[in-house]
Amino acid sequence: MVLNANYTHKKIIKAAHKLFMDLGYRAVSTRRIAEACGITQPTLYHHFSNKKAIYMEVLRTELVDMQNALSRIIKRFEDDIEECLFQVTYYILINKPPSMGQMFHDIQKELDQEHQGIVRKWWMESYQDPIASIFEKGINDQKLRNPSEIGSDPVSSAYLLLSLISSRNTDYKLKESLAKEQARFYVKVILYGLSQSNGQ
Amino acid sequence: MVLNANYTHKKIIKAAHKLFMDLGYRAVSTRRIAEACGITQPTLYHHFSNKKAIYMEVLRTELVDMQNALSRIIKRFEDDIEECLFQVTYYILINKPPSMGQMFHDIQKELDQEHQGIVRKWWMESYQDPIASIFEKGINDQKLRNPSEIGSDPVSSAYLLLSLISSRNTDYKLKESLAKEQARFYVKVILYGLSQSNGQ
DNA sequence: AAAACAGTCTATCGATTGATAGATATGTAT
DNA sequence: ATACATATCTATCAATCGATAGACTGTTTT
Repeated sequence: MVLNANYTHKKIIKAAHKLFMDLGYRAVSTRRIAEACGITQPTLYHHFSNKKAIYMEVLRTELVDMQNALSRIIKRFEDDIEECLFQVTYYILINKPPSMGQMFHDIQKELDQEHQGIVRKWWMESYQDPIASIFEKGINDQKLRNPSEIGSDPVSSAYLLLSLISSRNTDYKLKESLAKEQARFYVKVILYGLSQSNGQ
Repeated sequence: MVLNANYTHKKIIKAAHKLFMDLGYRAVSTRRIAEACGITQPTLYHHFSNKKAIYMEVLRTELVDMQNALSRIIKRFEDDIEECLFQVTYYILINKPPSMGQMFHDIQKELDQEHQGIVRKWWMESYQDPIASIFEKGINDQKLRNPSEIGSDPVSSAYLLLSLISSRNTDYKLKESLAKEQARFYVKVILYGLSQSNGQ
């Protein structure tokens, strides 16, 4: 075959992605990744310089995919902020939940300062900016409170929503219907709160 | 000395607590714990049967302390739900923030099913039940919406608040004033939401 | 005084880890 | 056909891990 490298490369990333997200960086050995690919462990080092490089590539593809997905959703529902937040929440809840806490943990604990900076940039582009843009539009359209009123701003609102989504009570694989319910709940609370004195 | 064991025991838990919460279970070796105590690594095994037993004792003391602190705060501010939520949020934010995500990660990834069950019981007693009791009182006093309205209930509301508190953007050591601001923000959002159409 | 125990130490075990050396086979370019 | 590059392999390294064996010391119990 002409370029087997590309194929094996992708196979490694795919297997490593699942393992890293399921079990965490430290709990996944290079031998286990190789085994999942049907190759031997030293072969990994022909395609990647070290374990961390594999992990970085896993993160990069993961975050690029998320950026594309969220951009698509936001463009489609941008006129209705509640529906837009729901669709985004639902999408992330269905596709990512258990990985997210894991991911943040590993980024913070296993990567050095330099690599953290790189990943943080990717993460801002894929999660923070798109979601913050929803809230920003809501503020501009006067559908959300003025930031000065409550101390909110688009970015911290985005963090807020992401905190809920990546919360630890979503360990289990969410069924679609349950995830829908959960997403509706999160969006309702973020927009209207739990207090009695609100219309809808 | 008559009972040096008790002293060393506590010294180990204290050092292990800091290390486990800062770096995570897997990243902390028994040698490092011993070094932080000024003893040798095998000595740990005279006081604890294995590494996991040290971690379990760390969790137990941590959660018992939290239970006492939260009970005290809730008793003191139970008449004003917003102030009560603020005080609880602020206390946790000041005392615990980076540890929490770490803790949940380790409990889920490093402990077997049996130990997870034990810790989960401790965690419910220390965090979930006290905080849920605040929301329950709010519902009974008709200050919060009826659960059927929005899909909320005291327990999932407690989860909601804890998700915000343990969110990843609180890595750094929070300054007191900043933590106050953060806590007010969280409580406002949970009670009143970000939407425009609200009183207060 | 003798026996038992508590608490710490040194030395070491077997397993696993990330990573490298170097051989081999296959395909490409000259 | 020869030379080179790619992709994989076997074998192995040094480091680190959690844990144990067994000696030594001081205190408590009998």
